[in-house]
Amino acid sequence: MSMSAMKIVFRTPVQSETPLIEALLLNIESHDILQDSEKDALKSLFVKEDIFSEGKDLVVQGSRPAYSTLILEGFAARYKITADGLRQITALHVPGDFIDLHAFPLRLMDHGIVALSACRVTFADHGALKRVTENLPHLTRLLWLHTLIDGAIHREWIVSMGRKSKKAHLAHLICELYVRLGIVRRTDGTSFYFPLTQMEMADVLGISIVHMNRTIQSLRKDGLLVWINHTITIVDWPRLQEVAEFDPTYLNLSIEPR
Amino acid sequence: MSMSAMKIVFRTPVQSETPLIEALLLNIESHDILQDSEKDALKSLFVKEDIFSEGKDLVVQGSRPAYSTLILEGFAARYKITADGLRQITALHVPGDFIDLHAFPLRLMDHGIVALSACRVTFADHGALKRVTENLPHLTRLLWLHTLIDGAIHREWIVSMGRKSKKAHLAHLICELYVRLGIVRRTDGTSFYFPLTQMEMADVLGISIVHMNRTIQSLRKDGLLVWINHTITIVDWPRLQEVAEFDPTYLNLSIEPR
DNA sequence: CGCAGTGTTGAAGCATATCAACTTGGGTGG
DNA sequence: CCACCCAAGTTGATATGCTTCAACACTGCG
Repeated sequence: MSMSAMKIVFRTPVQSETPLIEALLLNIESHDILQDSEKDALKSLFVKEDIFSEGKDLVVQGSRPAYSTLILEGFAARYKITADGLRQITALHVPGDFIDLHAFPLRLMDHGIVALSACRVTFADHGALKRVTENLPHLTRLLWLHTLIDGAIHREWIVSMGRKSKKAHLAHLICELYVRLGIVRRTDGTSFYFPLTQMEMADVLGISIVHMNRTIQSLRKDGLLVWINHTITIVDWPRLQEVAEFDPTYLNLSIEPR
Repeated sequence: MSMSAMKIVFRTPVQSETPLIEALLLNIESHDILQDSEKDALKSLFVKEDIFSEGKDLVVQGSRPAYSTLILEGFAARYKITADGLRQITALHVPGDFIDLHAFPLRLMDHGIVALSACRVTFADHGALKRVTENLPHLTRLLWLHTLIDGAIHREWIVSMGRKSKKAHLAHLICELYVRLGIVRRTDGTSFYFPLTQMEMADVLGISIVHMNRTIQSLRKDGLLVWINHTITIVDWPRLQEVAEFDPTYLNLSIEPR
């Protein structure tokens, strides 16, 4: 897949047919086997398509959504703003991520979700999700799992923030994204499209933009990766993982009965 | 309730009768109404009691537990150890917390859980939990919710770690614990038992023990709290919340249909 | 009584923020 | 088509927060 094409061009939304949720299926099927009936149930959950342009909020803090949002194409971030106007990004989301599935039991959104690139999305009504919990226990557990992996990623970020160097933290993030994008077939060999600016990445790591810049340069200088033109290419995957102390166990990428 | 009694003395475990899970009920019922039948189903999930002494692992990293653990009494922490032997605590748990419920869909524990004080616990078999997902959709959603609030707490910690001063971060943590302990009736007015050492707290915030000590002193000097003898007393709750930028929304303490 | 764990303090050094300036490239309007 | 502008990236200098190392006080406990 061409990275530049992915960056800009999306199909015009088609309201009448069910959206293609192939990324979500790849995501879920990296953890367990889905029956055809479950796939069909999953597909029929999603009711329309929409496109959010870069910088727009997909979900607004304080809202009570009646549906949950699935990313079909593009990057998004969950974030909170502190009293003195600083932004902290608490999660990054890629195609196949059900970004506010947790709003289904949680009801109230305590944080916002912003599109970091143009995002094509589709929606699952909470009533329909409730019916899944009533009729499809196995699929329910897999949706639960989807939110639990979010939690596992949060914990990994806390470890990186608290006890690793900024260089290791950044390296870890890139390892994680490379693996997650690989699952949903959004990598091209060792390269992947990555729309975030250095300022946005600084809001992920919780550091200043100047320090972010110097941290990136340090990884570049070590010959671990190339990062130009919104594309990251991993040059030395084994050493990058080593610097990052990256162990993908927390992503639960093994197919087993759940 | 006497704090010092709570600190040391637990009833001898009684294997034959169902354990008293009143803290879990208080916890869940702070979010939604439970039917009596659901309470009964919940009670019958738990099969025996055990006591772990301080410092013991309740759950071992890399294990695949066949049951999930509920804290009846005591404090526990989830943690990971980095390559150079540093520990980062990613979550704190109190009575009424179902500490490894996420291991039910997740299967493999990617982190350890340690007892920070003597802990009285009880266990729910994963087979029994699976039956809940098959027969009790509303209770299933509430268990799901329980794990989602863990996730919301993780996100709040990420914000504190990334974009707040250490003083604000510490204040926030104390606000959070005060509220969470209040829900399960483990506060005594503005005081609560808090067994963590400064070293353990340093592993929560991801800072050195020396800096932890100075951060605590700063909160003390401002007259916000008293912290002696494993007991924290909040002296100025409004100003503590202000320093912390504490907004309990993320704990989802409103009773509504889920 | 002495020891070990915990809390506390001071001093020196490193990591990261802040402020300021400059470069680069793409987009836009005259 | 060029001039300009703006956002993003880059660099240097200075200031601050945090770590590290080292020493010492306190307390409970064997």
